[in-house]
Amino acid sequence: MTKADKLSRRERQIMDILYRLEHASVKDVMEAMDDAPSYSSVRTLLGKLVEKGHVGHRESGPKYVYFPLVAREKASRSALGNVVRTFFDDSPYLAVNSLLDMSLDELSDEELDELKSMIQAHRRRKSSGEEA
Amino acid sequence: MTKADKLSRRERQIMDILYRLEHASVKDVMEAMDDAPSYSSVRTLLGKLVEKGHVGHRESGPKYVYFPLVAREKASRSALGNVVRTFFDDSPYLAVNSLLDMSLDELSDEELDELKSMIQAHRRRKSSGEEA
DNA sequence: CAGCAAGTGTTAAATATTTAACATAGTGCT
DNA sequence: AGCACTATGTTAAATATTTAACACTTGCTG
Repeated sequence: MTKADKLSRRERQIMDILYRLEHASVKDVMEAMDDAPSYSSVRTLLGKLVEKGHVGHRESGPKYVYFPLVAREKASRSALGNVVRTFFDDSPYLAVNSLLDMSLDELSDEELDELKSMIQAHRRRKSSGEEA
Repeated sequence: MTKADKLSRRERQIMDILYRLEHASVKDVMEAMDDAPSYSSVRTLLGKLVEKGHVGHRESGPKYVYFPLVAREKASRSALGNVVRTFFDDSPYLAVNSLLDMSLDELSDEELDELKSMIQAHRRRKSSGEEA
């Protein structure tokens, strides 16, 4: 159980929005929710996230701007790791496989090439650095 | 907002466990939680998930066995899609990239080769089937 | 066979989440 | 200056979640 797992439904929903937007005002957050409650409610939720230490805020002129305190990079790894563990028997291979399969149409030839050479590079690093 | 997004914290936690275990008794679920409440509580949660249609159950001898009603495959795609959208600007490329990067150590040479040829195959399918 | 162990069904209480109301302050405009 | 607009601060109520208690069945075991 990590800290992030203790978030309530709305809190998690808002965290995800903040990660997507990087930083956002109350209004931004509200507009990003397709089932938004009142302005007042969103404000309270954000306040709670700040209290709990998940979110920071600073004044930006007359209003506040909120943003996640855990770096996107780090949070993304944790999220990916959870998916791999939950749905792919902890096998990154199966996860990459599935991700490639489901998003073929969105990958350009250039991106596919990039991925291939990245794998190639990984392979080299492994054989040289790790065994023997 | 998909249906699964409406789950409460505990409900989601239990769903994840069910996806990991494929099927499980109340006790199995409880043992898979590192912050489990009482047997009674877990039972109630499972009952709610059944009511809501997320989980099925059948008798297995004297006790019940619970399992997710949405196929793991489908749920995993949805979960991956959410992560890609939230943390990778909707770019599967960036997601695969990060996933490869973070799990290099766990991938065997064989798996890396497999992935490479999968990409190669995708690339061919693209050029032949999609354009012009 | 009496009693314990391991289940389920149902109901009720405790707690947390979620929502919104009301009060206040600054800004810009006429 | 006075008014609308947009914000925040605080508090309270409505609702949902989470937990556990109690009653009952079944199988096993001493």
